[in-house]
Amino acid sequence: MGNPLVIYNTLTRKKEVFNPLVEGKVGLYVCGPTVYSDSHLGHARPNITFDLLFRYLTFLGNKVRYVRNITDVGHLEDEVEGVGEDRIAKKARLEQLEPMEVVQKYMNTFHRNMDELNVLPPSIEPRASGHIIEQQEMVDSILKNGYAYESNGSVYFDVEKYNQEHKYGKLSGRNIDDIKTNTRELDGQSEKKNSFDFALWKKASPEHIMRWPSQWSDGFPGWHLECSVMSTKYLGEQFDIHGGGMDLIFPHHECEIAQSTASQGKEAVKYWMHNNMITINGQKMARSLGNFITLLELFTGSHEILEQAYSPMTIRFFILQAHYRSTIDFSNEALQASEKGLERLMSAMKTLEELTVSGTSSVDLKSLKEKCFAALDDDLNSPIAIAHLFDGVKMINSIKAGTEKISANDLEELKSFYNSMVFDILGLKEEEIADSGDNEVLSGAVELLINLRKEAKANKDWATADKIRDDLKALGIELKDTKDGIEWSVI
RNA sequence: GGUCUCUUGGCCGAGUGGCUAGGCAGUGGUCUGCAAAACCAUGUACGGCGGUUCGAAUCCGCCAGAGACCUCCA
Repeated sequence: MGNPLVIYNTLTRKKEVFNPLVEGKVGLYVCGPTVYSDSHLGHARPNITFDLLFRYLTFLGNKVRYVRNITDVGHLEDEVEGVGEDRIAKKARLEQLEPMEVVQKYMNTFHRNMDELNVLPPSIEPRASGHIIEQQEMVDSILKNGYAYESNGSVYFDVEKYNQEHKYGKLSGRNIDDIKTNTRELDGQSEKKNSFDFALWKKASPEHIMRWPSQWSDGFPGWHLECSVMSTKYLGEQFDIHGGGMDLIFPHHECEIAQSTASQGKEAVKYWMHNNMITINGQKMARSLGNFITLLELFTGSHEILEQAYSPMTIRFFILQAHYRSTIDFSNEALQASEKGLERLMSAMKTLEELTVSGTSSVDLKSLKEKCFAALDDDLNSPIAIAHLFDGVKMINSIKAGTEKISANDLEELKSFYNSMVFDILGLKEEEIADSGDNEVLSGAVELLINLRKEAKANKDWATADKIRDDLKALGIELKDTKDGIEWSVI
């Protein structure tokens, strides 16, 4: 600490010193999921990234209001054809459920998965369907300001008009002429003046079930609108940080900027932050590519490309071991490496509690702490921070081994530092290992064999001792001889 | 096609004009009846070709390869 926190602002494409609009208070908005199917590996990235940001800003003494929405209406698929079906409505039709049952079901799953990943709940989690009035108000004000037009019961944002006074495309770095020449003109889009105009309000077709009355038509809000509305409602006309996945930069966030500017005359967001994607075998995970892995599948190992189950903390650690603006490539090898690395770190956390103190210290705590905080201050460089934590692990183990010494004061400081860093900021936690003791018959039987093996060992009957160990292993039970006795675990 | 990004050792993944990233794997060692685990130590690198520079993996140019966005995606 001591250094200012610097974050990369997508808008300026530069690292900038982070100064909140109000000293000591931070407004943070992150695009949440559209709850129409199980949460997947891709959802883990932004939620963990911004959880880290939330935790670190809080650790630095800020009062953070973190708003993360739930999209439960208005997110269409296949919109290019002009006949897009609402994702939630479609799922409801396929599963024969009420749309709000679909929403509830997958929102519950999302919350459970986030909890498993130790992602803290946001301060406010607003839902698009609960803010229809406010969305209509914003459509109205954009219309009044002349940046939108009504067409056949729907309202569209007039991108060309907006672009004359403000620059449309400043976030994604594209200009409207490029978009013009590169967007397909399609039949059936005659409602719009230009193909790149986007819907603020859509008139519902007769079979569309999720609909609300409005002055324009019975319909529903456009997808981009909810974030503009809910962010400013809870964080104010201007707020500090807006986050999300890089794939949302265009068009979603670009449209948000246009909407805010068109309705209130000024931009809402000071810093835009975007996390990069997770790839699988070098390719983006996408439904269309068939390489989708849900979080549940990861945690249970039930997907054909998974060699084993990976715990939520392994996933979290894996994601934190890469910088949030880099892509990370998923593979069994990489996850297994993270799993082992995490074990090493966590076992050092235990060692920390068993250290004995000396009169003096031979270790340099100050430098370790400074390096870790400097890494986080530099655009949340968690991989560097973790690298330094591993240097600290070496230090902790050396103290245990007696080759380094630590004073009582320093030990307290070291413990407090590791607790803050590992548990509070990185958000890692001890995982409960599947308790073999659940099954009393099994543990009784294993204890019996262990005692037989102890006798064999005492008699130096190595053949019998090894046979018990090997046969148990073949059954999936591993024995380890330690100083304190024999430990066993189910593999 | 347009816009942009990336290419680091066996794998993952930081960094960046001169100073060991780190993890996993490998190798050597300590411990152990043997193993396993744990701990300690340790080698290999910056896509190719030019250029700038005292010095480039790091800056510039070209070439090759990969990816992202432009359409739903986190």
